Amino acid sequence: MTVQITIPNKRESTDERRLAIALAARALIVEKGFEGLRTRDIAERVGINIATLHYHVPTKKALIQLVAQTIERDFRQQEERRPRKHLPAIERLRIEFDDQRETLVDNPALVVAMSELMQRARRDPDVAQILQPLYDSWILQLTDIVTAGRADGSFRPDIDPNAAANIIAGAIGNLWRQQGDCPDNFDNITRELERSLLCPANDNKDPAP
Amino acid sequence: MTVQITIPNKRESTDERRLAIALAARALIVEKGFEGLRTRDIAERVGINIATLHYHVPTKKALIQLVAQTIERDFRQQEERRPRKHLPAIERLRIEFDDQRETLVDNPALVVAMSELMQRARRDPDVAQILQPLYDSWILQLTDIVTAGRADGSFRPDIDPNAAANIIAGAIGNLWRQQGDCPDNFDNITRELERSLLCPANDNKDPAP
DNA sequence: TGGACAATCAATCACTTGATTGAGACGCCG
DNA sequence: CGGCGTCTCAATCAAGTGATTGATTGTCCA
Repeated sequence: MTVQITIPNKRESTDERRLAIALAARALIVEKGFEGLRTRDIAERVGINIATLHYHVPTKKALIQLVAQTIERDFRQQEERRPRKHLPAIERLRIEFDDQRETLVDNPALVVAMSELMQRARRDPDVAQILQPLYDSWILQLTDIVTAGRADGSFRPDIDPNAAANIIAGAIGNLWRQQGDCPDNFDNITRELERSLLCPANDNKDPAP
Repeated sequence: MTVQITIPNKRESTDERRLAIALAARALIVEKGFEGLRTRDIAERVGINIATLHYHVPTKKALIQLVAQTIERDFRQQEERRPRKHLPAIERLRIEFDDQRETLVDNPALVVAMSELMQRARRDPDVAQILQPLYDSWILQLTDIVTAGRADGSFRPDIDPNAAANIIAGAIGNLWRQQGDCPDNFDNITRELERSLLCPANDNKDPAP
C-alpha cells in the first residue's frame, strides 16, 4: 500500500483561500463597517493580489454573501456544541446565556460582524436569505425554552413565550452592539432576565443591588 | 408704520437648506445604508447642485454629524412632549411605551436611521459624541422609572433597575431593526415587559396566549 | 445706486474602486 | 517530457466619488 503525504502547497486551495478572504472581510467590516469595506484592503490583508481575490470570489456581492455564510456556519457550530434538549428549561436557559457570554468574550468580532450583517439584511435580500433563518431559529429555540419553563411550573404562568424570546434576544443583541461594559453588564442583565421569567412561587433570596 | 412682508425667497436660508440636506441624507441612509450614501444623491434629492451642498455642509464627515444632530434633536423633542415626572412608575412606563409605539408607526425612518447611526457610533467618535448621551439619558430615564416602581411597591422588589432598563431598551431597539411585524409584535412585547416588571402581589388576570 | 455678502451652479480635478485582461507559475497525470 | 487545469499577479479600464474653482445671480443696506 502507499501512503498519501500532503505536502503543504505553496499555493492555497480554493476553499482555504475563500475562508481566509471571508475572515479578513469580517475583520474589516468590524473595523470600518460596510461603507469602509474595500476589496483591495481584503486582498492586502490576505496577502494576495486583487485579481486573485476576484478569481476566488467573483464579485463584491458574492463576497458579502460568503461572509454571511461563514458567520452563519460559526453560529450553527456553536449552537451544536452542547446537548441541551433534554434538560429542564431553567438549565437550558443558563446554558444559552453561558454560550452567549463565551462567544461575547472569546469572539467579539463574530457578534459585531453579525450585528452589522443583520442591519444590512434589512435592505439586502441575499444577506437576509442567509441570516434571517439563523435569527428565526434562535428565537424559536428561546421560545421553546420559555414554553417548557411555563409548562413545568418553573416560569411564570402568564408568560407570552414568543414575546419573552424576543425580549431575551433583544437584550442580548443590544449587548453585542456595545463594547466595553461587557461582561459585567452581561451577567447583571442575564440575572435580571432570569428573575423576570421565574415563577414568584420560587422565592429567590437573591435581591439585586 | 410699515408692515414687513416676507416674500418667499427664491433662495433658501442656510438653516433651511441644512435641514433639507439632513432629512434627505437621513432618508437615503435608511434606503441604502451608509455604504450607499452619496453626496450627489443627497444634492439631487434636495434639488441643488453638488457644489451648493458643499457650500452648506463642507465635508461628508460634517454631513453625517449634521444627520446625527437632527436625529438627536427629533428624539429630544419627542421626549419633551408629555409631562410624566410626577406620575406613578407604571403609568410613566406606559407613556414611554406609547411614545415609542407612536414614533415607530408615524416616523419609522427616524428609528431606522437612529439604528444605523448607533451602529456607526461604535467606530465613529464624532457620531458617538452626539448620540451616546442621548442613549444614556434614555437608559437613565428607564432606570428612574424602574427604581420608582420598585420603591412604591408596584414592581418586583428584587429588580435590578439598570439591568431592567437595558432589557427594555434592548427589546425596543430590537424592534426598530425589524420592520414588518410591527406594531402587533410591539404590543405583545411591551405587555410582556410590564408583566415581567410588576410585583406578583398584583395578580394580573391577563394570561398570555 | 452700488458695494458687500449669501447662495447657486457648470465644469473640472485628483483620486478611488470594483472589475478585467493577458501572461505566467506551479502541480499533476499520461 | 508535455499538456492541462489551477492559481497568481502586474497592468489597466471605466465608472464613479468627494471636493474645488471661478463665475454668476439675488438680497440687503447705506
